[in-house]
Amino acid sequence: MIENSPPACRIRTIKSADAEASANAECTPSLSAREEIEREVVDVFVRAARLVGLPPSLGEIFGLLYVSPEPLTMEQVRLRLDISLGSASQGLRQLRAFRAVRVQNVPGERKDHYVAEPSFRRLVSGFIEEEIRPHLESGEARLANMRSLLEKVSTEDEPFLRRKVDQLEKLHKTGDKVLPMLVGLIKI
Amino acid sequence: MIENSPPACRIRTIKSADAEASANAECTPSLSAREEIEREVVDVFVRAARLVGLPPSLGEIFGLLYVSPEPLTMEQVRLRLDISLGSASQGLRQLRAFRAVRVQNVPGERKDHYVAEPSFRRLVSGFIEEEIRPHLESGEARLANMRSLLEKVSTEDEPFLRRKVDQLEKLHKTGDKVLPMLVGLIKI
DNA sequence: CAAGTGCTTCATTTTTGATTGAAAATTCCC
DNA sequence: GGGAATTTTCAATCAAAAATGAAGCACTTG
Repeated sequence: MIENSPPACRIRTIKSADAEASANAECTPSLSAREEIEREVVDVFVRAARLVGLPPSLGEIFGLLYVSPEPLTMEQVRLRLDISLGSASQGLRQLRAFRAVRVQNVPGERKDHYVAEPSFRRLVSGFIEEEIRPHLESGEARLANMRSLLEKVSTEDEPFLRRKVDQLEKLHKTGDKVLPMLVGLIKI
Repeated sequence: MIENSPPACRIRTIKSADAEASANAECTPSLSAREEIEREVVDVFVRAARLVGLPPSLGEIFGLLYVSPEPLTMEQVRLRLDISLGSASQGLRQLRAFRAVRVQNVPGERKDHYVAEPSFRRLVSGFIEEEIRPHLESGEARLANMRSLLEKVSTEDEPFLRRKVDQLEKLHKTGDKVLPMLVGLIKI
């Protein structure tokens, strides 16, 4: 069942269980309360994704899995969000890298089924490990480089620049210390 | 998503006093130690900007002001970074909104002169106020809406959805509590 | 081992969002 | 007020990022 539909209404009302035989396959005019909630929840994660500079599709996929009472296959995600195969595959892969999503085997089914990580704490810590930590690490090398450049700077400029580099180093150390604390503060 | 991109040579060696004698105006082949440090510092902020989903030009402008021993005019920023007037104007405006930058009057000069906020704590808190808080606030309305929709959901679906909405609400509250703490932990 | 199914990859297209620059607005000074 | 200097705005342009989907890979199974 391949369908190319115009935009506006991203999350689709589910196709499987309920027959929903109606002709209004496109963006059903009035959503059920459950569907509206689902849409709101997906929306929350889309916004959150944008806020931290992640592609919205990641938010969509995660949000959908988060409101799903049972594991979904890639195909189900794809149909439900009306995104391409490639997007679904890549999105799920990245979410897996963040530990935001994992494969859960459903007995007797061949396809992989995905579930959302239910603990926000682990979600955030996965994001930090994967997305922020590398920056802090490369920052270390960068700071070392600046320090070595400081040696070669004119004595006139040196004090000011040293102060700046010192501050950046303090900031870096603060980041190192604060991020794990932050994770510790999330109790969900 | 981990990338070590080349520095891209955005920041120009200073233009003001010295008459730019060399023919190779583009990306001078060998930078002085001071210039290299300046470039590294700007780079730090460009990366930071990208990390939090802000336009890189904001990072550039802030970084440049941060390594400048004296206030710079918009014109100086524009020339030094080789960006358009519009970018400089808009970038400075947004930075002002974050309290990342402020105007400092230089006696006897007509143009506005800008300096970077030297306290990272205030920088972060400005960013949170301006960029994150609004999301938390709209989140409140969103959650209220979900709660009211819960009333209309089938009794079969209700418990699961309620659990999810409850969790989202907890997350929201955590955010409210944690952000100010985070600011408190920054001592610079 | 051939065929079928599910998944990934990646060159291309599409979308989004930043940047530009000229025009309009504002400010300042005489 | 007139006019120059400075800044802001915004429609048009451009570049970066995301989405697409067909081709290819990897399993599994008959």
